[in-house]
This record gives sequence, C-alpha cells and structure tokens, in this order.
Amino acid sequence: MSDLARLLVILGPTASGKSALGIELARQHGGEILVCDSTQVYRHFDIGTAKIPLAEQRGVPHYLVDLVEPQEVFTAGEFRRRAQDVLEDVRQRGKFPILTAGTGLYLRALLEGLADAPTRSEELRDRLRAKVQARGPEHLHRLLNRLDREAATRIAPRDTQKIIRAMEIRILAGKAVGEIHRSGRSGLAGYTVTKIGLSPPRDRLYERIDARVNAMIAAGWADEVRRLVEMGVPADAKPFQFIGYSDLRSQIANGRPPAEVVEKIQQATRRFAKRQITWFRKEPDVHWLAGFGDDTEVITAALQFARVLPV
RNA sequence: GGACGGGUGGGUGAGUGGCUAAAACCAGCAGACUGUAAAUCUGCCGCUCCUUGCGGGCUACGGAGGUUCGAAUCCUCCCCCGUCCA
Repeated sequence: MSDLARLLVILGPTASGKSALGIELARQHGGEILVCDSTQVYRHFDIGTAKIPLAEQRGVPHYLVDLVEPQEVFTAGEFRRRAQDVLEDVRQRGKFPILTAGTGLYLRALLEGLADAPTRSEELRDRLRAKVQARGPEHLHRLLNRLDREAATRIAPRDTQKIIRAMEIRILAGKAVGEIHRSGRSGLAGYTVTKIGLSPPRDRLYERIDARVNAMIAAGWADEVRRLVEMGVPADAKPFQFIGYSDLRSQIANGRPPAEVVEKIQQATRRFAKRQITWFRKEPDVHWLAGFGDDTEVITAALQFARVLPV
C-alpha cells in the first residue's frame, strides 16, 4: 500500500471498446472517466468524434470533453494542464480516475510531461507557412538545417508541420530542440499508474470500425455537419480536419452521403487505428488484453488489474 | 458480317524495340512522431534464393506462334471489351 493515488489508463485504437470498459470499471469501483482524446475536446463535433452520449454514460461522470470551441486552437500542453486539474479534483473527492486514451501524444504529455518548450505562436507560424507556400517545404528544411542541424537530420524534408515546430522552438527559445529535450521533463507525480491496453484481432477491429461508421451515419452525422456549417463554423476550423468531417461537409447538398464517401471514411478510420496501434505498441508497462472492451473475458481480466491496485 | 478503338502488376493508368519487375496515383503492409497528433511524415509493395548486394534465379504486360542479339512495345492468327456501320 502506498499513499499514492491510483490512476487506471485504458488505451487502444478507435472502436476497441475503451469507453465501454471504462464505464464498466467505473461503475464497479466508484470511478470517473477522463477522456484523453484530441477530438472530443471540441464542442459541437459529437457524432463523428464518437463522444459517449449522456444517456450511455450510465451515471459515470466524464471529463475533458467539450473544452473549446471549433475555432480555438488546442494543444497537448493545454490538455496536460486541464487533465492534471481534473485528476486533482477527482482525487480530493476520493473517486477513482480512469483515463480512456486514444490520443497517444496527449497520454504521453500527461504521464511523462512535456519539455520546457515554448507554446505555439500563430504569428510566427503564419510567417513560416508563407515561406513554405512561396518556396516549398525543402527550403524551410534547409533553413532549419542551418539553425538546428540535429533537428533537421531527424525531420523529413517534406514534413512541414514538424519543421515548423522545430523552427518555432529554435527561434522563440533560442535553443535547439534537442537541447531542450535533453534538459528533461517531469511526468505525472503522485499517482500509481496501471495501464490496460486493448488489442483486438485486426480483422475484427476493422469490421467494427466499418460498422461503427455506418452507425454514425445512421445516427445523423451528416445532419450534425450541416448544423455546424449553418452555425458558421469555418471550413478551416481544426475539427474539420478530423476523419469524415470534411468529406461530409462537401456532401451536405446531397442529403445522405453516397456509399463511396462512407467507404472512404471507413478506410481513413482503419488507417488511423493502425497509427494508434503503432504508437501504443511502444507505450511501456501496458497490460495487453487481446479483445474488445465489452468482451466479458476482457472485462473480467481488467477487473483483476483494477482490484489489485491499492485504494 | 464489316470499320475503328482497346485489353499492362490488387485497382486506375503511363509506357510503342534495349536505360522496364515495368512511371504515377490509389489501395495494402510496416514505421516515425515531446505543444495541429483523427494531424504530419517515412519506407516497402510479382515470386524466390542467399554471402542482404546499385546481388542471383524465375515469372509477368489477353492467348498462341513468329521477327529480332534483344519485344509490353513489330508481324500473324485467335479470344474478349467498347463505339460505329450493316
């Protein structure tokens, strides 16, 4: 037994049943859910981001959802701060925090911390983006190579997004990315963390993904997108980059989205799931369970891990 | 029945004598990723062997023959698809 609070993390690819398992465990252990998902922090984008409707939350409080408006910028650092606040609050009320994680970067930001690097600067980014527009990503990569050779070596010449971030750090902090990273970061303190990973068979996961996309469409995803447009959410708002949203946005005149659009969304979701799997595979100390979060054997096994934890 | 056009690797599709296991794109597979992360990017992608190399062998551009040192590319016949004329 220790005086550390405990934190249960359930991680896995999209549609693996993290939410179902989280809710089930929460109900049995007086838990509350912290959602670690970069898309669900956006308000009004509900169906396509697979937010759990209130009615299906079965009385279990859910946090870290609907934090910002569509036009706002949200970052891993901001997530970390908000998550720590929620964790503290849950701890003080003596509840059991259960984090359901689909966004690997955010999970790492919370658990391991972030280096002491400057936050993004929109003005600087606009300028750098203009350079890329005018002279191509390789040009910016050459500039980075001059300012921070180590970072330039690590980042692909066409990876504009990462090149810009490295440039931003170098310019704003006056230090190279590597230097800042080597100065360390401080992870989440005061918690005993147990991680459960869901890894259902790939073919069955893909079947579920396809079925879930169909269900989202049936649940009125296209209408949600229509409302977002009517609401005045601009096409370049961040959440319109999320899987499916821009495809459906271009289809709003057509009523029901055609089959090929639905297939495209399913395909993009499958590829996304693969990227999540690749990321989570490297996550240390995960108790992997080879099924879905609503499989009874998985629930039983997960309960063991939850019970083993000191209260 | 006749006249054209066309049949290329999982898909679309370039290639019209050697530099072509065959562009490009898509799909697929694998991977990277410390502040946009459902994002962004990278590699592989006919089969096979090994001493894993700008390595060897085999198979491949509808089918069968042929021309040629050499053919997806030229010729002959056949099959199939599309359009048009009967």
